[in-house]
Amino acid sequence: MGRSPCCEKAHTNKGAWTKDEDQRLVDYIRLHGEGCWRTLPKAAGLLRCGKSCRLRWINYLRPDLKRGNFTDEEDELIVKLHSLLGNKWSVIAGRLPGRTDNEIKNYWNTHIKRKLISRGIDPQTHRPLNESAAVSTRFGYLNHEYPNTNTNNSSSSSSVPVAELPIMKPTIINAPSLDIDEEGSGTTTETEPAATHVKTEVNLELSIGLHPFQGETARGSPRSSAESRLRERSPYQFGSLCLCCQLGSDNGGECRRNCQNSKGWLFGVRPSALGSS
DNA sequence: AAGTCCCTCAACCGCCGCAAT
DNA sequence: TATTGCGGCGGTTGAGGGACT
Repeated sequence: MGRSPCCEKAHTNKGAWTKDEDQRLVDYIRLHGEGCWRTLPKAAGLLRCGKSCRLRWINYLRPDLKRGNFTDEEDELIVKLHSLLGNKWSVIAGRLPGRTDNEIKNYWNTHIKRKLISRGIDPQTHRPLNESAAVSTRFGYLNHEYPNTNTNNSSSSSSVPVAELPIMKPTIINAPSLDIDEEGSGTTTETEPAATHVKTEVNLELSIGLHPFQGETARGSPRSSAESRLRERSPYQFGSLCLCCQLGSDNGGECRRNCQNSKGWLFGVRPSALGSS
């Protein structure tokens, strides 16, 4: 039993985003903040599915994205985190400020995997290739389900305390411009080399605190605390209502409900999540 | 120069968990 | 308690472009 589609497919664009679409999305979010993805496309004048807008924003247009090549430190951190978490890309991304889960996932599949294999390491088990083959055969481990990863599971959440995971700490973040590149090149601006936005330092000790803004939520992991919900929000998201709610035209109440469901509350946090009722 | 192969990565798809009703 | 609908996640696809023949 599949879900009903998240939007009417008949009247939505698909495929690569145009410069104009990017600009509309950026302009809209700049004015109204994130939230209410379902109604955002209509409010922003986009013929796109809400999910598509969300993805485009998260993975490409967000102003705090780092972009540029991965550094050796990031490489190392990704490998380490993957050995602990398996394919929990969103959690891994939460430890690398300015990187998205999609970006890390792609980078893993195209670069790191190959690098590990060339070093004789099984990218799934992080053990020597011959050894991991033997181990997985003997114990029936699948993928990253081996003793020191704690990612066995159907519960899909790692038992590694997230707060104890390594993190790459940003020391300087200059908010990059939201402006769309004049040239466009099919997409949008790559403002400046990443290093000018985020200077990072790696701490591979497993005792580092939480990154202030990026969440460590994984599918299935607890997301109930107000703190973790707050952490999930980027600073520019806070206090946002969708356009229709701000204008008081909420599609007959539907949007108001949706916004309250999701991001409409103060700081994007439901009162109940803050402990009030 | 043309054709083919290979790689990268943006975007899509389907599913899940959670909260509201 | 069951249903609904949303945001979010991980896996996968395919267009575009570079490398190679």
